[in-house]
Amino acid sequence: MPAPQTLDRTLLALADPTRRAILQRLSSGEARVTEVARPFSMSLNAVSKHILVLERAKLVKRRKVGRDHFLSYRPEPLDAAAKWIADTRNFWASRLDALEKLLREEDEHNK
Amino acid sequence: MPAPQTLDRTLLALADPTRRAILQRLSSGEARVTEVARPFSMSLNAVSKHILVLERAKLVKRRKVGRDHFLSYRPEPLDAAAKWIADTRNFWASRLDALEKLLREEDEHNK
DNA sequence: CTTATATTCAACCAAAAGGTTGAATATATT
DNA sequence: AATATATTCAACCTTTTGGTTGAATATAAG
Repeated sequence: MPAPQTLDRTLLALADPTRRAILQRLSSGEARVTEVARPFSMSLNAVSKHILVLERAKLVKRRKVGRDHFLSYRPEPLDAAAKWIADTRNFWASRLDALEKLLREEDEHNK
Repeated sequence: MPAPQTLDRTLLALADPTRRAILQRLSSGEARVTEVARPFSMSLNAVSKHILVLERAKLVKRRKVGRDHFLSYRPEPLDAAAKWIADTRNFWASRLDALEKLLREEDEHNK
């Protein structure tokens, strides 16, 4: 089971457009810090900090090769986030599904 | 099309455990501000502020009846969030799907 | 060995977040 | 009319966030 603050860290990491852009960049393949930073108009240091936030959320992993740090995308934490959203979004839908299932079973039973 | 900061507002609103709890409370039905605030150990004012954040993100709607403000849950913004996550999460999967589809079509054509 | 490149660390700053308390407003109740 | 309840507004405070610049560190290349 994930620590209780895991979902917090994940959603917080996603709640910033720069970090979402970084994640999407990395979702199509590994890249070094400088490469990741290039498209942004902010300083390298600022991007470095964003990467740290993504690492803390375990959405990004770092592999050091000499002076280069290769960053890669880790989708796992998104699952918990997606699950929370799905669970909350479909509250009534799932209640209705359950009711429907119950009625169907009843129906089956009375056939 | 939603404004560009919509996803930001949505994810930011979700990136707080108090606000997620409020949303889940409301996902099972309308409630007044005081009712929503009751379970929390913080002041009513603090909860009132959290509700404002949820309203700005259009995750909560307010209906005033006399001095009572009834709050209700609006799932729509979650769709965009879920979509972003799914799109990012399934980057490679969807690329493979697209490839598969292409091959299937080609196959169909050559039959 | 010297220099260039990749990256972080540290100090600083402004703005935003999340909380508090106290007062104001609006509506109900007696 | 007086009082109680539901809620926000306003001012304030502390911590976090997102950015800056300048120096430090580690590795690569001439």
